[in-house]
Amino acid sequence: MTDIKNENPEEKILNAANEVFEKKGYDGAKMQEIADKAGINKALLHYYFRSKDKLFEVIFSIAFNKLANEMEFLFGEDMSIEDKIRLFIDKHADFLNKNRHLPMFIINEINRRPDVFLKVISGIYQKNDRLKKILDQFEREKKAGKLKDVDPRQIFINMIAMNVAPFAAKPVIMGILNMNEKEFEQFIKERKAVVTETVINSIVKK
Amino acid sequence: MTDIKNENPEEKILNAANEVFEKKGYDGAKMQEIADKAGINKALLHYYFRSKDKLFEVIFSIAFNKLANEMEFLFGEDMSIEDKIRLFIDKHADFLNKNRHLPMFIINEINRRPDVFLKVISGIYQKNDRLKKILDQFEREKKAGKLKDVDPRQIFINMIAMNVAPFAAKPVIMGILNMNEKEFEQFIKERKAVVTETVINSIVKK
DNA sequence: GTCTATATTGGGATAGAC
DNA sequence: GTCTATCCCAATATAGAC
Repeated sequence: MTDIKNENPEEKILNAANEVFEKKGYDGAKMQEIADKAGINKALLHYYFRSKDKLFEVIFSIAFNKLANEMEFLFGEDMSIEDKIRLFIDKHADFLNKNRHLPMFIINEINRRPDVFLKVISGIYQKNDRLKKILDQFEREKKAGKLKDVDPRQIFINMIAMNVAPFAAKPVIMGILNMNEKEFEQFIKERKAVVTETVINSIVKK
Repeated sequence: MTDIKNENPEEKILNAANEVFEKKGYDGAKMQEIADKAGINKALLHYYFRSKDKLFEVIFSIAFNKLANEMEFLFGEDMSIEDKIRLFIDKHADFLNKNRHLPMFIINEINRRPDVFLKVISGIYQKNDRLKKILDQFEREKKAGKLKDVDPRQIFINMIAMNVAPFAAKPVIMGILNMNEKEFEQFIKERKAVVTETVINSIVKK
């Protein structure tokens, strides 16, 4: 985490809350633990953020946007679909590697608190013209004979799913596939190429 | 759920607990709600299962084994890797479709309560000769020139990840890709073929 | 075995001094 | 703004009657 000195209380709270919520989820997180991690007491937590709910909303929103921002460039115009995919898998995997709890936290809380999720994306994702843009690009490249006749949305999900999986399911993977910590890290390292290959293979005509 | 009449209290509790734990997770689940759903009172819950922890362990273990059993046939000897994969994706997708909360529940609780997970798999998955068997089969078919030179463990993760994704992330998908309930169901339906194609494509030589 | 009533702790939130 | 002390409800768990 960032240096706990030189931070104002609000920053300290946000960092601590982020850590605790991400690791334990809304229900598992306790205000006391957040306060302890922030080096303050519970009363001050409430002074700054009024309630656990409010604090959670802020944290969730930040986390979600962090994740969403990572895909922002997908909606640009300057790259072929293939290049976008290659770059995305690379960047996204690095990002996840540095934020291993993030995807599970997001997915989980979206399932458990759809209302908070809807609040966060309302407004933001209404600009689904952005979505339309990249779907259009896909169709164009399809017609130009560069891509196979597949549903880009399915590809999108495949890509994310394969990237997220090893982090979301780390203990399961280590358990079932009998890996130790070191073998797991190696597995992660080799994975980028595998995923890239798999996705590209499934859409690019040769 | 199964018919609540004609069940003894223990069965009623297990069904109710399963439902509540799966949907809300350990921390979100309340004994009161479980008791209500089972049509009994809290005291009886404790009479049968002593504590929330004990009850959870039982539920988790059942859920995990349910999921694990679905892959049991992978370790058989009577089918080619390609056929196994085709059959697995088909069966697995159907299973998930009928148990939509299950994978998230399992993954989540494994991350949050590794100790319970370890307790459940201890003994069971020590027979990793089963794992070795299928890895060996893969190597044989590789050498026979039927399969590409890829790491079977990576393929295994890809397969599961792509199958689980739409159920784990349903609200995200609907939100980001702007789907309604009906479009989502259609998306699921088309997905089997996409996933099969993608996985087979990534390992079978042509 | 099944219930009602109660003990007990945990944890979110507020009052009020400084 | 920041603290200590306290309130208060929710939730796990137990006692004890039937």
